[in-house]
Amino acid sequence: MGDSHTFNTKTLASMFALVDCNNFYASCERVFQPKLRNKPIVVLSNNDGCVIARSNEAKPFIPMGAAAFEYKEIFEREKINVFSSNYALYGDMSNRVMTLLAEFSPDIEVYSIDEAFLKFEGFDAHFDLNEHGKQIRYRVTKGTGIPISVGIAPTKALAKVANKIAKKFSERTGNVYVINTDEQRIKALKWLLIGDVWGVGRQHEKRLEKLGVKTAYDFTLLTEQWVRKNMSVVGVRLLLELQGKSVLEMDVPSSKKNIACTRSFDKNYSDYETISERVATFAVTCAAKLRKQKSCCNAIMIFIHSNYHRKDLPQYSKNIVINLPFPTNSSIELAQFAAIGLKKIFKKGIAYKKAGVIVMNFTPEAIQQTTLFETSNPKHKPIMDVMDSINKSIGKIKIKLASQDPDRTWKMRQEKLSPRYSTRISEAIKIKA
DNA sequence: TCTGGGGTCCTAGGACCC
DNA sequence: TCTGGGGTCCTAGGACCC
Repeated sequence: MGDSHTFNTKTLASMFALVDCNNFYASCERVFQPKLRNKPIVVLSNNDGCVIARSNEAKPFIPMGAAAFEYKEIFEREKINVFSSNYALYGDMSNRVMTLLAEFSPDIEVYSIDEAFLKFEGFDAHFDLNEHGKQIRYRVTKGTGIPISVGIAPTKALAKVANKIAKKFSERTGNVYVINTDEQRIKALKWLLIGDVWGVGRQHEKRLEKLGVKTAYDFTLLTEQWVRKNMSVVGVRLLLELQGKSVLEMDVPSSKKNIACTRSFDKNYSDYETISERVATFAVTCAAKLRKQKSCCNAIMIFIHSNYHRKDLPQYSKNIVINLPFPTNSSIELAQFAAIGLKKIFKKGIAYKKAGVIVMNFTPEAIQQTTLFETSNPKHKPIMDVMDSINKSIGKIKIKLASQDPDRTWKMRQEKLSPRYSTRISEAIKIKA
């Protein structure tokens, strides 16, 4: 006997599902090497710097963000399989997962590379949400090999909570959990620590704990005024959502408002030539991303950092924002402005470890207005089109500006890179005849 | 020797305008 | 005792996310 007798067949309010991939990067690596099933895996950041993903088996031994060089011995001792990050593979796998998820609702919000919200509407009271979640999980796992968890609830924030429970108690839930009644909601929130709530970071956690707020449930008992004053409207929305009132709608995918390309270097560099080549390349990458979403930027920021882990060396960190005289997405122009900015902030005698370019304040390419005196050079447009099409067909950045190093393909340290199984024919798995 | 790379939203306060 | 009153735009900084 369920409590179905309390419902009739009238349509229920809408429900949200949060679907996310378990240990996504590690799972991607495992898809193509089934012998790694149940084996510990970690994936490293760029330059093989630190750990950014762990399989469940690796979690007891390796904290998130661990510096790879500090854990070398533990990797060996625990026989942990170590991979350099392979974003081409993860991006491709992500697309496959999202495509399958879209079969289950026309209303889907891709929230990150490994997460999506789905909204369900118009089902009746007899509809079995748990069974529906199970079907989603089956479809994705069977179709991609990536294991997922599904949380379903009347609000987005509660769907996040349900998802945590689905994952945490996977043996009992089968990685699917539904919060539907108020009893379930309260029980779940009493279990969830305040610091683990979506939208509560370190700062808010500290303040809330001081106030005696230990769990998500405690939080829902606070007054709206207090939350408003101390956590802004963002906090109020969270409060309402956790109380069961849906205020966060599905976001429509929109163009990016900032685009960044920043990197740590494989080692420290002090010479101007190296840094300026890197910055030019970052600017070119930003320009290409701008053109892809048909935007022009009106400002560009350049920053450089010394290595802040080296307390023994002089520290220096500086950024500069250049407001452009006209909107542009030309690689040539953005590289030029980036060079001007770098000249202003570059200081000699510093060991630089990181630099980046961020473009901001976009206007659509189509309505790019011409100012009276200074305009983006229209001759660049066809050149950029050719650059983009050639680079696209080759698949790697091949056409470069003179300010970029023509000979050297900048190497990240990627000693443990897996093949690009899903994106390169030549590296695809060989199938025996 | 070695420690990631992206993003978003909100608010307060100053500049400026009438 | 007294120093107007709005409004808008912009920016820096804080907080959070994956």
